[in-house]
Amino acid sequence: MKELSAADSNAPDRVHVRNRRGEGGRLRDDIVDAARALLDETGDERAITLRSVARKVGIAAMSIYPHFPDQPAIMLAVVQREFAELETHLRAVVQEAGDNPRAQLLATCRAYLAFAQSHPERYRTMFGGLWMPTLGDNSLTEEDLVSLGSEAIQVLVDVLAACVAAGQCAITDPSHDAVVLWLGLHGLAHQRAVSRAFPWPEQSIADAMVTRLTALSDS
Amino acid sequence: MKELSAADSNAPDRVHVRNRRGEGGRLRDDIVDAARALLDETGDERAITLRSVARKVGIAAMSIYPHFPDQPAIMLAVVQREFAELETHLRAVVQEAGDNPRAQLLATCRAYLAFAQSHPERYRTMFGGLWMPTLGDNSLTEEDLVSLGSEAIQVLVDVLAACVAAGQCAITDPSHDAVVLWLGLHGLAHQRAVSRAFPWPEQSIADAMVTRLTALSDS
DNA sequence: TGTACATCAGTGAACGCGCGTTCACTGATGTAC
DNA sequence: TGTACATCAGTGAACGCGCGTTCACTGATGTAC
Repeated sequence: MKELSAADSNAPDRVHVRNRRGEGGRLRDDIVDAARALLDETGDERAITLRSVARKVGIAAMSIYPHFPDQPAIMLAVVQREFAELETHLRAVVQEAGDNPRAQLLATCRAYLAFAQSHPERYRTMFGGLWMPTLGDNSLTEEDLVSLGSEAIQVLVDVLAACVAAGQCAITDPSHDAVVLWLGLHGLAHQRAVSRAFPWPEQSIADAMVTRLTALSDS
Repeated sequence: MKELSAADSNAPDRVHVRNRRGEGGRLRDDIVDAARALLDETGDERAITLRSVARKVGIAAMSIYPHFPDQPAIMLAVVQREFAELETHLRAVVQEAGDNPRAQLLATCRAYLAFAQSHPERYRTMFGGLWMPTLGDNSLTEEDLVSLGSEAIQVLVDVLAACVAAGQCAITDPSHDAVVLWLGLHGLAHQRAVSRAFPWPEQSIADAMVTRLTALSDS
């Protein structure tokens, strides 16, 4: 009779094949994959629980513990990976944009905004900060958080510095003004990621933001 | 024996005195007060549950239902009130700033940032959007959300238009550029509200943001 | 080459918790007569 | 003026759920001899 009752909420989404001896560490990556997939599907970081992740991977909830001490530790791993991918992506975009610093800067800003727009739930989680509670009742440390995203912002600093060196924008302190620029991009990216109900004069907003904050010349 | 056991998790924080006949509606305001107090204390909108709010008010959980259909409805009420207070505050700041549009604009921007900094958890909740889930498994409607905050932004539009009229900033379309300005302020305000771990060249960032985005003249 | 065994990778049932929500109710109070 | 009663404001116990976490475990596999 038991198997006739409605969907068992503990039933796994798939079956996990036990890793070979010495390769138990692979499960860690599977867990992070599953957590990110849950985020993409539900759009809600609260859907990422130890049990939901375990179901998604196809393992027992208990099997998470050898790899992560608690849920925020999983979230940290997801977010760290996402920031690393963002940086890699931005660096690639800079490469593809050719030798002109002006073109590199515009391409980087557009790629940043496009990243946020194509994965709003990831963007929200990376910068929303709700997954890091009071910092004490969980395994996260101050150090885990301070450096999050700093490499990704460094891309902007580098590109803006190149623009200044080429005399293409009227800015004197690239590392200061890269932060201002990033904050502007972030405001736009975040608002887009959070709301579908905002009255957007779409592309012109992004362009205005970039040219004003970089004091970019016309060509 | 029962009363010797550790803190009953259903024990109310205070006692609620029953409202007079015909004044049952007062409880609605008490519920919103309690929800906001919980947000301020815990810094986490997830701490606002039907039961936690009921405990805070000093009523039975059941007594919420005549006033709110579900938890997101309470959140909406909290956020709506907060936006109304923000607008009132900003309008007052404009009044106090005197007749000079330039001074009014700077004062408004500073007041906006100060609001976010003094109530980071409220700011995060107003703009974080995590309390509004998939919009269908709860009582919220599209209409509830679209207009949220538009009056507050209108303050910026008005002040910026006055600046343009006075020839104090090099901008042609105030209602377009007020959105750009707001997005920049929002990026800064939000990042401050989310993180205490960001390397801030503090005041100069805010000033740079405002002057660049408004193309404000020097005096 | 064969075999004992330590280790590794992961399990399964059970616990107590706070949650949203149900059901049937209580007791004070204003009003109609 | 007195009193019956409808209504209003709010209750209290109970339910099933998914959660994090505990405890004691299983069974395959590589390695030492």
